[in-house]
Amino acid sequence: MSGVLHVLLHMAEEDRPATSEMLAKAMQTNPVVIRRIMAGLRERGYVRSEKGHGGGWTINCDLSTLTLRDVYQALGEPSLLAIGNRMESPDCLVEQAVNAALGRAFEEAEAVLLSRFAEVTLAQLSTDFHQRLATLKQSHDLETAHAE
Amino acid sequence: MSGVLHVLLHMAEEDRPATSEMLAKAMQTNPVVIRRIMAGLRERGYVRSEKGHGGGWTINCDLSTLTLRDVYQALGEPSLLAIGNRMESPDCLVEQAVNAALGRAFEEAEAVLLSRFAEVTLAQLSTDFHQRLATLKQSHDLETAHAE
DNA sequence: CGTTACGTAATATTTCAAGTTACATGAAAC
DNA sequence: GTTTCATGTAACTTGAAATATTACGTAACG
Repeated sequence: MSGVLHVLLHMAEEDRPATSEMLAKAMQTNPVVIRRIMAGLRERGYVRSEKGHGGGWTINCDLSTLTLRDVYQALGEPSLLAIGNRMESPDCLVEQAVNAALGRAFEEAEAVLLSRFAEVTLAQLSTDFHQRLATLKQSHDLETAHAE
Repeated sequence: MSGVLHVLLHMAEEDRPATSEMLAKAMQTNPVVIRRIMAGLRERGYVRSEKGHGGGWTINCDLSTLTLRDVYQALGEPSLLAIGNRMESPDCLVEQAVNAALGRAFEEAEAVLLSRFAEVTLAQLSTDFHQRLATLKQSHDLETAHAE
């Protein structure tokens, strides 16, 4: 999630398509990993990919309408919580009681997280980034931003 | 978490100490795993362990004062969320903006989860269990009463 | 066509939690 | 006392899931 948002915002700063290789280098991972992650975003039309010379990835939507929740869903809605119930429908009545109590807490926490995600657009993040940039009066590009 | 609560409630139902082996069998795991998990609870005085013949684990506190949050803390406060920020303090301003937004959402969700945990005592879970037991007995009796 | 770049299946690697073994300590039974 | 039962822990092994890599296919551009 964190990594995808990072990639998307960097793409938004580039005026030319960013190749999987460039993005992978910036994220310290493999180009194939980038392509896998981006596949879900492409299906929903949030980004576009071009093959061949001058090809690569570009943003294909209005960042002010793209929320963190949209991105989360495009990633296949991976589980948000690190802990959960041991079993889904246990016969043991003790475990049923435990599941009921924990389950309520889990659902509430997930709901909070998703609703916060829905409140934040990529455009807001971009604005935040540009404010940080102005404050530090730094220049910016994909390569130097991730120099060692 | 789920497993520990399960174990504690079963212990509360036993009038004699429960051995790690018994508990491990019930949880389909290894006795050593039980001991490891219980170590944190023992340190805080929630349970007590006795060696030798007739030894094992017993509850050592008032379940009406023991909350899910207490148990969670006794387990070493493992991370609650499955996702997080890629880096703690990134140089990249884009990543800083992403971290700030996601971080707020994460903290809120964790706070919700912890506050729900703090609201539920083990005694409440035990009551819930006994209610389920009573309900089931009743329907069992009804069934057999109308059988044949 | 040759080069560049994405698409994706298949495979390999890494990582981390969970399980296991081994042995030490202490308490009760005999 | 010594035998048996049980916990206490360190060290090691296993296994499953996430991640990374390889390999090969397709498409675009010059």
